[in-house]
Amino acid sequence: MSRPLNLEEVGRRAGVSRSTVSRVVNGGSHVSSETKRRVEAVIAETGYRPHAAARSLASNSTGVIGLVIPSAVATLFDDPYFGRLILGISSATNDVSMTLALFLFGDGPDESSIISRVVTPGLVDGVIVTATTRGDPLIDHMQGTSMPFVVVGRPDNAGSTFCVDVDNRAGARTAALHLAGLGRRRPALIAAPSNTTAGVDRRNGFLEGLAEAGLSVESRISEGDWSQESGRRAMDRLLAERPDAVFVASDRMAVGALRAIREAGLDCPGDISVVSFDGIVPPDLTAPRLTSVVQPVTEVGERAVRLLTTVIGGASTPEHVVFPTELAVRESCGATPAAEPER
Amino acid sequence: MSRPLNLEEVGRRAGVSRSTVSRVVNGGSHVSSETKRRVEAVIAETGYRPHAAARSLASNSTGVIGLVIPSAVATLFDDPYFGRLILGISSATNDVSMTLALFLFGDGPDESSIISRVVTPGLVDGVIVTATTRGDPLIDHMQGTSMPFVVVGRPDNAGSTFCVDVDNRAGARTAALHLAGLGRRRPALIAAPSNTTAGVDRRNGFLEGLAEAGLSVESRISEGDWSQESGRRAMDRLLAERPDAVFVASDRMAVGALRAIREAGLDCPGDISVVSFDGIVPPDLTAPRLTSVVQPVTEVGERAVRLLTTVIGGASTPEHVVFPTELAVRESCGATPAAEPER
DNA sequence: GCCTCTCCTGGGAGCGCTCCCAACAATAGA
DNA sequence: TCTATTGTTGGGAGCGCTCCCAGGAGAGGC
Repeated sequence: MSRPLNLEEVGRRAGVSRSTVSRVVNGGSHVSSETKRRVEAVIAETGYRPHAAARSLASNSTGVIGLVIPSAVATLFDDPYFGRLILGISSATNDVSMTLALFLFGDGPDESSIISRVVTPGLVDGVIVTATTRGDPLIDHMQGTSMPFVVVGRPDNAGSTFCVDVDNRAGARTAALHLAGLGRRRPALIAAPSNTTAGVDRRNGFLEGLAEAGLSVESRISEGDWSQESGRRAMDRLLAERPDAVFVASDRMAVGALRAIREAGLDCPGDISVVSFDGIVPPDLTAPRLTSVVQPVTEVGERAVRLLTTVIGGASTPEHVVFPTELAVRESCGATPAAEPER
Repeated sequence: MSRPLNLEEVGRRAGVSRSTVSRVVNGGSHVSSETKRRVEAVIAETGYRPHAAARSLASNSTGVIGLVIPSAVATLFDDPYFGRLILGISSATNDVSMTLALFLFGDGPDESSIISRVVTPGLVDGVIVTATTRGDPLIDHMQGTSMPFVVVGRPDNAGSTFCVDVDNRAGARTAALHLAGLGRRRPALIAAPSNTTAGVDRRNGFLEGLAEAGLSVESRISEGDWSQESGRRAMDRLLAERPDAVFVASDRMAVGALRAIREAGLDCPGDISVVSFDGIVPPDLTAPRLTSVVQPVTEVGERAVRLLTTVIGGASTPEHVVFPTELAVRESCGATPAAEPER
């Protein structure tokens, strides 16, 4: 009974050949129903499962997709963003019975070894790359290989890649118009790092929206690094400029900004109206609750998987999927939520 | 030039056989330095990488370990716990040049399909299972297979499994003694779900510590579900009992509890001293900053990988690794941090 | 009764690797 | 000079699967 449990063995027990068992396992077409029944009985009884590596080798397809999250990982996981993204991706891979392989790397020597591991033939069928910084060498590297991949976010040279992003620019513009609509006249901006495309898009969108409303940030602008602490410091600096509103390019930085406002003895939204971006920090975590531009992170992840499967399937003309954002009006901006059917 | 790039082809170009190239790729012993040099040159020039599936099939080892996180995933990712755990695991798999496969499942029909996918032969070499609930059927299922696995957390039937856990009981006991040492006499408990071993251990440890100090919770006990909102409701209920201290079995619930205290017009730590468990919420997120029993989540993850590699290597006598916790004294308990060299 | 067409089934070849054994050359020892 | 030993190399076998082709059985048309 120590015979290995493979197709041949299952076939032997069911009185058929390896090939017939294989056909049953793969959907059962071109097999008589009687034979199929018998083979399935043996499979159920023995608990046979096809050997993944053998299957990958023979079919040249692994059923695994990789998710690459580069650099600065330690800080990234304090941000719920990646958790949500992984959730969406995982849910989509489950739907199509694929497995998710996670490639996280901090900076350092392991970076290059992981990059090359990602493109190892026979390991994954395709890769989802999260592009956080501009000019990320990872994207260039991927383009130099034949590994199918899609980018979550907007790389600089987006033209030639498949990518899934949210409309950061439009979302930020909406935030500007919302603040202007509330009668605020001295808006400030706590921007996200300008070496990320998301940071640039949010900044530009906000400035664009202000311009449309006849407003400007003038010198009321400061840049954070996504962290809560950086938001707090940025707000501290801005307070000297006496702003009556601030758009913070991420929820986490906004939490820090709220703290700075409170510690300066000012009131939000009374003295300063706050709108943030992400919609990812649980609203009840802050007081007042944050009004923010919500991006559909989980959907982005799901969509990235679906897009990747088409690339694996042979799609070759780059496709850019852009999700809209939605403004969730709560207390921090000073508007009465119910009175605001914003878009 | 459309010849497939495999061992044979690399060998052909370097004027040696498939076997010799294989030896070079795998460390280069029993190969003359001259030959080795030539082969390495060809590898560098062609960018050859061995085919993972073929290697797995031939060597019966995939270089992949699976991480299984069962049920209720959606809520879990709002908790930094799993992010940290993944970080530790990922860092350890990188160190040993292995790949991490993530199996997340919500409840529902996909649950059983994923469970069986995890034990597919030739997919992963071993699995790390996070045991959140007592009597988790997943553990039993894994024991019925020959797949090597280790559990993060303490399953009910821990005796027969390899596991890595933190000393929840001792940590909670420390919290009790700390509160007692501050002179609090009406301690309350916001417990974690009693269908989890961590919840049970933290509850028992806290009660044990109180007993040692001659105190008791009497009816000042309420159970949450790990969520912030449940912590808030639990605290609300407990306020009627006029406690002067509360131990909250998780950081997230503690954030909710602080909110309830504030909303009731009471002061923490003035009226109520708060100590929580996890040490995972960034201290600056709350005011006052939380005193909490810190568990070394990342280290647990790293250790789980190392333990799993020994199981894959053939270790057979169950090993239980238990990490100590450490009390981080901040403002919410009312002690002066510097004055407290707690253990 | 013969040929064709369809349906089902079996087995060869091959995916790219590892493992093992045999062969060979060069060197040392007797 | 012959044998033993070591270091290096090549190739067969096999991992478990998929893909493809060929062959047999049965049904139907002439």
